[in-house]
Amino acid sequence: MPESQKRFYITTTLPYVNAEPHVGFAAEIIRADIIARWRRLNGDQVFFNTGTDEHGAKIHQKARSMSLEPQAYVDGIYGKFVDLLAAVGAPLDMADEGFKRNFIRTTDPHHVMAAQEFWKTVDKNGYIYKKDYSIKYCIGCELEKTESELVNGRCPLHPLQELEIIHEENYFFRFSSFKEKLLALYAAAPGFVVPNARFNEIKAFIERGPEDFSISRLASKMPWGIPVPNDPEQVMYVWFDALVDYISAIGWPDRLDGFQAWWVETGGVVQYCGKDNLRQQAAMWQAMLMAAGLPPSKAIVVDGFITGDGGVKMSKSLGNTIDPFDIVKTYGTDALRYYAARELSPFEDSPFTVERFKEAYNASLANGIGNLTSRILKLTSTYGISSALRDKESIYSDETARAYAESMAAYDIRSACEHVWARISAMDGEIQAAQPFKLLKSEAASDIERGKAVLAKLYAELWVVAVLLEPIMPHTAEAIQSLVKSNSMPEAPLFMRI
RNA sequence: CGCGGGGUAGGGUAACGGUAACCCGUCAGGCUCAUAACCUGAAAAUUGCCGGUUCGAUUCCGGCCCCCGCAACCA
Repeated sequence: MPESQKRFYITTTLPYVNAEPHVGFAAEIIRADIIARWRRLNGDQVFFNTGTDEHGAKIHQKARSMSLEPQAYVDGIYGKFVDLLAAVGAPLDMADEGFKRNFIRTTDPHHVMAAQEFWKTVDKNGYIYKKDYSIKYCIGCELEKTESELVNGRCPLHPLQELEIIHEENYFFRFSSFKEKLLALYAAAPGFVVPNARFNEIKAFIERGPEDFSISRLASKMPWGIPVPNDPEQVMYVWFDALVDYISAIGWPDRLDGFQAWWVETGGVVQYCGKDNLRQQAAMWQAMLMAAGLPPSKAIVVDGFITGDGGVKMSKSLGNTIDPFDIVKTYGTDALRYYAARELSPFEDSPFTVERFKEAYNASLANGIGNLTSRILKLTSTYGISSALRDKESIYSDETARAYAESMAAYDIRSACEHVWARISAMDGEIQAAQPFKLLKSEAASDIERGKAVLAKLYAELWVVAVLLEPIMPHTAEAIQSLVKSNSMPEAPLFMRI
């Protein structure tokens, strides 16, 4: 059922710009955009946020390896992420007044100011403290050693040498203070983390007892971060800065009307994130909000990774990566959106190969919706058959639409697609079973009437399908809707077989 | 014994205490409105391995094996 006019705020995780945008991020934008468009279709005002995470050690290293200043490096690459938005059908310049898109860079002056203000607020509330932090240093290597590099607590290259302990000071966040409050938040908000397995995981993690974590780095070692207020020797740890983007994007702390409208009144943001940063989004960030005296997010939707064939990790060295721009260039935006929506699991790891992509494209787009559109509209346009089309607002009285809406509400985009394609398949079956193409050529008036009735029904159903397709494949949905309205067959196939 | 998730026909996925479903592929029919598309049917799975609970387990419990993520390196 359409809900009454209200606001909806959704965001992706900001991708880290140490490499070109990859297909995993494309999938995440598409998912968030589908949910956003679905809410828009229901009449909500929508704010869609995404952007780029531009600070931290990896960026610093990457820039240095290219002999660039970090700022010059990020200035050079962030535009590719903006381009990706347009390529996957989530462009920044939407004509729709009720659908705002925002692209935030964590190097934007407003965001930098917001992160510092956030720090000061959390500090003022007593949740930040400075602590001695010990680092293991191998004299043989003349390098710092991380726990994961050590073997039996020793440097594998110099196992006879004792590791030296170096002390440095970092700021820490009192994460441990929020155990009970986080558990209370989880208990009070069923469905706060989707899917449920991830919710259980984070609950168990917090029950074991969260530990304070470091939120700054020595500027002398890693200067590429937002300066810690009143301490020129330290910069913020990149996560502390980046997470604040969800509120700085809507105006916190200086444009509080925006924050009020999109965060307080909506009940917070719906955040998409990968399974690798469940903790940051569902626990650390929530604790940070509490520490700043702000309300929590509305929901965290956790998705899986895109893998190569056989579930192996995608990597340049294996040569199994997929460039989202290439896919769009060759097959079109809607085809990529279709694959992300129906062929990828909304929550688990899923494979993406060109072969699979082509199979899915032919089966469901060319032979499925594309062919069905042609065969129905050929008959209705030739014989001048049509019927009343449902208002988009009342589309949810349709059975398929109701099931679809239920799936969307649970962020189960694939399941929503399944309902639509089950309908498409059923319609193909109806044509075969009733054979209206034969009835219309009959001598008997009753046959002709029956043929017309069947087609009038299919015509109306095609409209319903085209409306349900709007969030998933906006261009295709529009194309079919306009063909249905003018009752004309597509001049060229909607999806050419490949 | 760190924590969590996953392991289902050739490939990819779904379901979930009671005849294991879907897509691609394969094989055999049918139809001709449509993009050589569409429809029907068939073959194909002892649901990772071992044990337990149960009238009955893919589904619950225990152990083991393998894969993925996390475990304040980095994000």
